[in-house]
Amino acid sequence: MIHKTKRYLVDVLGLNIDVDLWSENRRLPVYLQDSYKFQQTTLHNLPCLLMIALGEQEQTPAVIRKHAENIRDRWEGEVIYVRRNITAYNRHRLIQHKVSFIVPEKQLYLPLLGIDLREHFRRIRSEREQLSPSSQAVVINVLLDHNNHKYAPRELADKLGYSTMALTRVFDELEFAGIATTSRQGRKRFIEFPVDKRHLWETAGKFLRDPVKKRVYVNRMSSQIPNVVAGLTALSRMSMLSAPDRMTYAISGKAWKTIKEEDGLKQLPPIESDAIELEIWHYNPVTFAINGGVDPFSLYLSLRDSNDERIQIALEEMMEKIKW
DNA sequence: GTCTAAATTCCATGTTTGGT
DNA sequence: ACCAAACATGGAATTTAGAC
Repeated sequence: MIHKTKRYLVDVLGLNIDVDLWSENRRLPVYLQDSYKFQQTTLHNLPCLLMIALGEQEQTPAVIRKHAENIRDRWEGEVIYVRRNITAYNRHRLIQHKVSFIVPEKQLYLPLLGIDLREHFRRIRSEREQLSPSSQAVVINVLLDHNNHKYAPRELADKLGYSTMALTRVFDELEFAGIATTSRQGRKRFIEFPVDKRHLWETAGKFLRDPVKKRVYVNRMSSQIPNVVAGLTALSRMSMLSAPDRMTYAISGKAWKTIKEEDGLKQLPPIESDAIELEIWHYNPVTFAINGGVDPFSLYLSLRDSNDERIQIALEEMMEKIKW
């Protein structure tokens, strides 16, 4: 219901009306003509007139109510005030004044329609520009795999510890992003990546995310923490960068959850110099671990946003050594 | 047809996150 | 601090299409 309404509003408010027929035929006072754009519509079969605020400056609620009443005299139906943003204070006052209003994609207050949802619609997140963790895990797996570039869902599911339906979604996602192509043979489905891994790395690059979901600091090492170093500890092993004082390990979210419950590690503030840094990953770092460290691709992604020049140089150095 | 394996859809669940 | 949306993924049921 809420979703339906939301979609509806987005559709209605997304319309661009070139000629404002309603107000032209009404010879509205100039101050109304100048301040608003009017648009007719219906909501749940009730005629509505959207009174869309044009000015940057937000009017006071009392003024808005006057305007709305003025309009209501010339229109049989609901008059709805529309503004891109309304301050919290004015929103309260509008509700007190019983002025219907819409903040596109965020808020809706329509008492006369029996809708008193002061539902604040969350900003619609922009088009997904990052792959889901499972999709990224597949890409990393392919980048590290020198023997193959075409896979079936089942084998990837087994290898990476996901279900086959997770792989169904992964296939769709990677195809949609233009990173890979999928095909079918009978009921089997396959996904095929560029043979040139370098090319794959480049096309996938902008869709890949920092694998680190969260960083925590603990007082001691635990046998349950996988022996997979990450962060600067890992980078120092793969470049000329000197080793940092503090060890950094990577762990999957799932593993961290059980360790936290079972092993009673103490979490410390990041300042403690003898703390161990744990990176909690979106996918399982152990799957791709090489020689007790995380894979270079994930490592690169975890540090590429650093603005420390030495780190950037070390990353470059590491990438140059990769045998594609 | 019926059986079966693989994939997919629908729904459920635990977690994270953004906005008051 | 709280709440609901969004996210990530899995379980069960359902569909698909090859094999007999």
